[in-house]
Amino acid sequence: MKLENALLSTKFSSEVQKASLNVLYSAWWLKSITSKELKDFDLTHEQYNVLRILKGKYPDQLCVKDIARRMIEKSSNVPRIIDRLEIKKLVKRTVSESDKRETLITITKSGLSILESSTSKLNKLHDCMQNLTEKEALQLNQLLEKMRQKETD
Amino acid sequence: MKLENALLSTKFSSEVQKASLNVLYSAWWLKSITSKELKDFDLTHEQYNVLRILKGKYPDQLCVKDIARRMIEKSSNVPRIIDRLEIKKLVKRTVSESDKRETLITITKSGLSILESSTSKLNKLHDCMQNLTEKEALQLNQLLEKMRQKETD
DNA sequence: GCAAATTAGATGTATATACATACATTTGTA
DNA sequence: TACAAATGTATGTATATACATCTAATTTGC
Repeated sequence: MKLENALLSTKFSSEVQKASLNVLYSAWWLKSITSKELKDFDLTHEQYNVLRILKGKYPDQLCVKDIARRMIEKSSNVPRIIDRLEIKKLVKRTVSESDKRETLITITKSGLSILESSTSKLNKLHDCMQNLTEKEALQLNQLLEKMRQKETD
Repeated sequence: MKLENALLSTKFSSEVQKASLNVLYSAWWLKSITSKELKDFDLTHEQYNVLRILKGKYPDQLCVKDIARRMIEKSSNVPRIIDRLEIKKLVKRTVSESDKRETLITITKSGLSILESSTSKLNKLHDCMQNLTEKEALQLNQLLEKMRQKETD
């Protein structure tokens, strides 16, 4: 869908300004289609993201800070997301021996299993909406990174 | 910043999957830099968005549903955002005469004035981060719209 | 060696998101 | 005209976001 139709507006001061709105709208669109799938697994987007990060290091543990650094949305309140996951027994908390301030998080068997089935469902969705070629996706990645250029690297 | 550095991860199954994460991260990045500016005006991103929509039609009024249709994030709870704006006297509610179910929203002088100063501040920020040329922004817009192609138009 | 500064995580608060439900008004139809 | 269905908005609930503050543990600097 064209942005003009999505926002019922045709007044954009420039392509650059339109691109900002387009990025914001696209992110909302992506989140809303994936959230719908995750709902079947009683997972929120953020909970899924934490499980995915933990699996990336499995069977190693990660402390809260290390998870936070890998989150897409850096302002996420990781301890609280872990609270929900812990209640569902998808992760386990332990106090670090080497530094008792740190809480180490481990993904459980149950967490791994729910992550696997939800990821497979998301991948299927992904295959259905494979509108971009790999080359176009590469170009999109380059343009987004150019947009964020000023960011301190 | 490269996505790899932003997420401390190099494992992406494809450029297409990476593009999804990149769109999500870019949206978070955009929101966080603009929110910082809006804070000086005691406005949230969503409150600013509603004021901008109302100004687009000023001096005409818009009902809640028409505002909701123009929001970037369609799932926004517009009545509640209007609650906050009304408390700050930036908008006014009136019941529609033609259809008493509808609430018509008008932006006040004070609302227009705060929108003007905040927009000017955001534009300045925008000028500073003009990393994309108009041509590149156009290309970015086209790629994002292609990504969302499957959406019912 | 110990106080001050720093760091890690938990917790509190206001608002937003996502979605369900309630309530009033309007519309469509028998 | 009566009444069911649809529509527009408000409200309720759980979780997330954004940010501030608090506590405990560790590091540092004298």
